Order: sequence, then C-alpha cells, then structure tokens
Amino acid sequence: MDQPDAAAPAQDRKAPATIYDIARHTGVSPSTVSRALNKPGRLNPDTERRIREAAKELGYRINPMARALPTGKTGTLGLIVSDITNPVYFDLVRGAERAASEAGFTLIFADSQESGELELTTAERLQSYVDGLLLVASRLDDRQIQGLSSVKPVMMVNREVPGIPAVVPDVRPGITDALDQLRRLGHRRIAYLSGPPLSWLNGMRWKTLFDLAVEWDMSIVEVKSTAPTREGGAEAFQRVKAAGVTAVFAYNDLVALGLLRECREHRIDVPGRLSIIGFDDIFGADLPTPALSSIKSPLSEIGEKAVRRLLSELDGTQGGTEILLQTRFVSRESVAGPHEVQ
Amino acid sequence: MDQPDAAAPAQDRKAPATIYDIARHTGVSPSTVSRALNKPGRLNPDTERRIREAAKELGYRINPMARALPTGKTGTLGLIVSDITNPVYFDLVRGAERAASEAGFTLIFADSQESGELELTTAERLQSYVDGLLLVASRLDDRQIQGLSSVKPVMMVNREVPGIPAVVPDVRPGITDALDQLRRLGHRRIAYLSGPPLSWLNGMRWKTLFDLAVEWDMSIVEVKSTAPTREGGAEAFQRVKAAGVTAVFAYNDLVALGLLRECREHRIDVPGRLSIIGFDDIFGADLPTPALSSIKSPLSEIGEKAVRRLLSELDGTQGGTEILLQTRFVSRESVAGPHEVQ
DNA sequence: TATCGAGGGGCAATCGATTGACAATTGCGA
DNA sequence: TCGCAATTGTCAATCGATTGCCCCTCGATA
Repeated sequence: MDQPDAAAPAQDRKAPATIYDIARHTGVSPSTVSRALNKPGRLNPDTERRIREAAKELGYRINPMARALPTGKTGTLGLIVSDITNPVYFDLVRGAERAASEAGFTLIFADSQESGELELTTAERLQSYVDGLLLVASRLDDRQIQGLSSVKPVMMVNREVPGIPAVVPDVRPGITDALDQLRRLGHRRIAYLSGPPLSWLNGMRWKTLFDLAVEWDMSIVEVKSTAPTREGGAEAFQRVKAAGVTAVFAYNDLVALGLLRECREHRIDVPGRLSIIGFDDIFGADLPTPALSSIKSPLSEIGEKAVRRLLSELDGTQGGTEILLQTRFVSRESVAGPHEVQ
Repeated sequence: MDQPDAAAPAQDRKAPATIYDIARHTGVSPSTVSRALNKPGRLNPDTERRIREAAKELGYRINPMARALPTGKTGTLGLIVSDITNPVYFDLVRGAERAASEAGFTLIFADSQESGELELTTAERLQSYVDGLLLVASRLDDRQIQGLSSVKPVMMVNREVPGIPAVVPDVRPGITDALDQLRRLGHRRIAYLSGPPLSWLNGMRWKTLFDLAVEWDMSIVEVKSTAPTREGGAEAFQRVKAAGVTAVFAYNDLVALGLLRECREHRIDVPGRLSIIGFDDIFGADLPTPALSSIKSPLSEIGEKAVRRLLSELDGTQGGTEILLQTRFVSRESVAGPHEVQ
C-alpha cells in the first residue's frame, strides 16, 4: 500500500539556507550574521551565540561562490598531473590532499594526458576556479608557465622554471647509492633508458647519472624509450640488449617493469645478465620476480610541501624559490653482480 | 647587467578582464556582452562578432563563481572515493574525467580515507561547490545518502541505495566464468576472503559466489580479512590455509596479492595447492609470478556512464535508476587444477 | 548634567554575470 | 508619410556574502 516511489527523494530540493534566513530568524541584519560567523569576538557574545545556534538549526552552509565574489578567494587549489592513472602520483596526490584539507582548502585534480596543449587548456580552465595551481612534471615550456603564473600563483613540482617556486626531489643521493652499489658489484658499463625529452626530471636523472658515471670512470650510454610506460620499456628491450651493458637505469618504474617483463620473455636473466633499476618505487615494484629495485622520491612529502608552500605564497609569505627533498635507493632482487649466474 | 629577478613575474597580477571591460571596449552594455557570449544569434551578427573579438583580445575568461551566483550552476561535479591511492580507481577516475570534460564540466576528486565520518564531512563540503556528487563504493548508510541526495543530485557507483540512481557492475558473468573454470579443473571446496562488511560490492560478490557454489554443489566458506589491502590479505593467510580449500576468491586484487605473496613466503604452491582469484584486475595484477587471475569490471566505462547519467539527471532527463555493466574473468597463472603439482 | 569614547550593530555598495521587462531603432507595406 | 512589427540593445534587479563607514546606546568621567 505504500506509494511506489516513496523512497525517491530525488525531486524537490529545498533551497539551502543563507545568511538572510539566519538574519530573519534572529532579528539581526545579514551583515551581523556574516560578522558572527567570520569574526569571532567582534560581536556581543550573546548575539554571536544566538546566530551560531540559528545557523546550526537551519543547517546553514556557506556558499563558496558567493563568498568568492567579493573576496576573490575560492578556497581551492588545482593540481595538474600528466597522467592521473600513473601510480607515481598516488602518494603525491595523497600528500597534497592531506595538506590542503588540513588548511581547509579543497583540491581539484586534473590530468593533461601527457599532452602539452591539453595541459595548457586545462590549466587555464582551472585557473578561474582556484586560488593557485600546482603543476606536476609539467610539459609546458617556461614561457607558458610564466604566463600562467602572471594570472595566479603557480607552484612547480618535479620541475624547475626560472622565477617560479618549486618543490623537487634531489635525485643525487638515490642515484649515488645505487650507482655505488653497482660499482661495488663489479658493473662497469651501464645504460640509461630515458624518458620523455620534455621531462625535466628525465633530464635531471640522466645528467646526474652521467656525471657520476664519468666521475667514477664507468661507461654509460643513453637508450631512448618511446613512451614512459610498460609498453615503452618492453619496446626498448632489443636496444638495451644490443647496448651490451650489465646494468640499466630506467626513467621510471613503469619503463623498468616493461623491460623486466620483456627480459623474462626472452629468457634474459635478471639480475644475472642484466641488473635493472627504476625510479619512483611505485605500487607494484615489489611484485615481480625478481622484485624491482628503485630510487624512491618522498612523494607524499613532496605533495605536502608543495601545497604548503603554495598556501604560504597566497598569504604573501613567500620563502625561497626551491625546496629539495632527498631520494633514496631501495635495493631489491633486480640488482646483482654481473654474470653472477653463469 | 640584467636585473637579478627579471624572470620573476610573481608579484603583480593583472585583474582578469570582465564583461564590463569588454562592454566599455566595444561601446555596448554588459548585458549585451553576456548575450553575445551565451546566446549566439540573439544579437546582430556584426555586434556579436565585434564583442567576441574584443573578448579574445582582452583575454576574457568567464568567472565561474560570478556565473554560479545567479544561475546556481557551477559546472562542476564531485567524485568521492574511499581511497584515492587504490589502483582500482584509476580507470574509473579516468573515465569519469573524460566524460566530464567532454561535457565541459570540471571534476573534483576527494578521498574519504575509508572513513564513513570523513566521507560525510567531505561530501557535505563538496556539495556546496558542485552541481552533483558521485559516490563510489560509499560506506555511508542509506539514510545519510538519501539526505545528501535531498540537497543536490547524487549518483551511486558500485553501490545501490533505494531511490538513488546507480551504476554498478554485474558481477555474475565474471564470477560464473571463474567458478566454472575452477569446477572443470576439479575444485570442489572454495573460500571467499571477504572485504569490508559495509561494502556493498563485497556483499554482492559473496552472495553471488555463494549462490552459484551452492547451485553447483561446491562447498564454500567465508574467511574474513581485516583490511582490503595487501596487508589484509597477507594477514589472512593462516586462516585461508586452515580452511582446507583448493581455491580462494579474494575481495579484491590487493587482498589477493597480499595472500599470494604470503603463500610464496610460506612455500605454499600457487596454483598447485591453492588457486587464487582476485577482483578488479588492477594495475600490477599481472606482475607477480604466478600472475594473478582476476574478475574485471569495466571501470572506465562505469566512470563514464556514471558521469553521463548524473549530467542527464541535472538536465532533468532522468532515466531508470540503475545501469549494469558486465564483468569478465581474466584468467592468468594463479589458477590451475588442485594438486596439479604434487 | 554634559561630554566623550568604545562597543555593538545596521546601511549600502560591491564583486561579475544573468535575465525579464522594456525602449529604441529599423524596415516594410499601405 | 504614417504605423506597426520585428529586431537589437539597455536597464535594473538579482544571486549570497563581505566590509567600510556611520550611527546609536550606554557607562564613565569631569
């Protein structure tokens, strides 16, 4: 006998309460309500209490749009990554989220699908919603980024651009440890399976590795990959093999995993004939046999720091332009002495 | 001789252009500008063109906050997942993003960190920003969700609530295939390593599996896990072992991976002594040896469909209340006949 | 008793865009 | 040449919250 759709609340939505409703309810003016809610102490304690109670009773929730209009502040930050499905960004996203919500800010994520054009469009679209933008591993060129930054504050992550504040990992410690381990194990000829040419981080990794290898008198070559993915790593297998090295650093773990899998398919013993080291220590790096060694960035910390710095930038409390966070080498089974297994 | 900070555009940000600027620039009134930009054809084609040109020239970008005030539409959707770092959500997020941006909407993500309380808070906070909410695998109870839905449209994903539209996978096809394969291989006693009791999907998986096992005259038991994570799976190892089954379905791939790893640690042969099947076919499921078999949901499609339905809900074009999408079994190395390896 | 000052609270303008109502212009036919 | 309708554009109110400025009240002090 019940009405068929009794459970469906879908239709009529009550308009949310405004400060005007509260004002009417308590017999004060809207401005007083605004003050009661935003400037504790400015009003008679009793009035303030009455207003607060009425607000609670009416289920008042501030309308962020309406507030944003006079203040120009939206209480929102935008985070743009090149590929949201890349496991690398997990911890970063999580760290950023935590820092943002601690500060009462809302984080908006977007994804540029590895396309510079789309990244620019997205960034511009997002800029009208947010108070500031976080660009992670941006593929834009310096000028475009400076352009964005002339509209609203921009914070770079895993990339440096003159004049723009940034939070980046210091790749040196991790690379030094890893290379040192390889050297001790007897490796002399190594390769770097590189990533996207436009990636700042790719450049840093290569340069740091190169300099160190030269310094330590090891031979090093760059092997290019076609994409920073597992497919890209698999596809580069023949070229890596042809390079005749005993160890390879891959641009990131995805590429390393692809290569690792392909080695297995072709019965190339890892780590016996080839040691493989990735970057980022993403989810799943420890899953294969052999488990992948990797150079880990403190990504969640990077996310947090980036948000916090952006927020302090919004306050006007700008610090220096760059924050460095240390990487470290996570050694797993994919590394051993060359030809250890005959 | 350059100024030290010449490259730093940080400081003075020019205020963005408004329709008033355009109006002044072209000698018409602001309302005309608004019409030119929003109602093509309403104005003299020549006027419209002039206004559009001026808008471009001044780099005009609409202020979404200002627009939201009179219209009540923000052009934004909110997506809440229980844990943003869970690889399960990758494809879902990506599909949702694609559908949203196709429609010119911006997607806001949030994460409830597996906590019902936080989920409610987050949902409420988000609601004032967005036109509609997508709740993925929500841990809230039906009443809370109906409450949210009385404020703004809500769309459920991977969960059903009376009266609320939903997009969910149909777990039957995948489970049927998987169980059928196990049966043919000779398995008779299986276990379900269950997930969070509050998870609707967990309930569906268990119930479907149970009914089918009973129907096919196989014995089945539920083994509880403490968390839907790799740790949770590893931790359940002893209980699974004690259950004396030859095959186990795990609530999701994370749990399955945890269990798989623990089997290896304890030298329990998979799939020889125990076949393992997960759900979701997440990134990395194919990485371990043996590679994990899994029942896959079309997550990216689910994300897309959910957004599209929510959008049509906003239009008033509401369809039915439920959309089902088919799952399928992805068979890999973690499944074989029992005791195949003696 | 007159004056001063501080605390408490209201008024009204403002942010940027939208939109219903209305006014001005134009063109056309009679 | 006049009138009418269609076309084109403007006015002004509105959305919800903020905030500078001003006024009122009341107690304290001279």
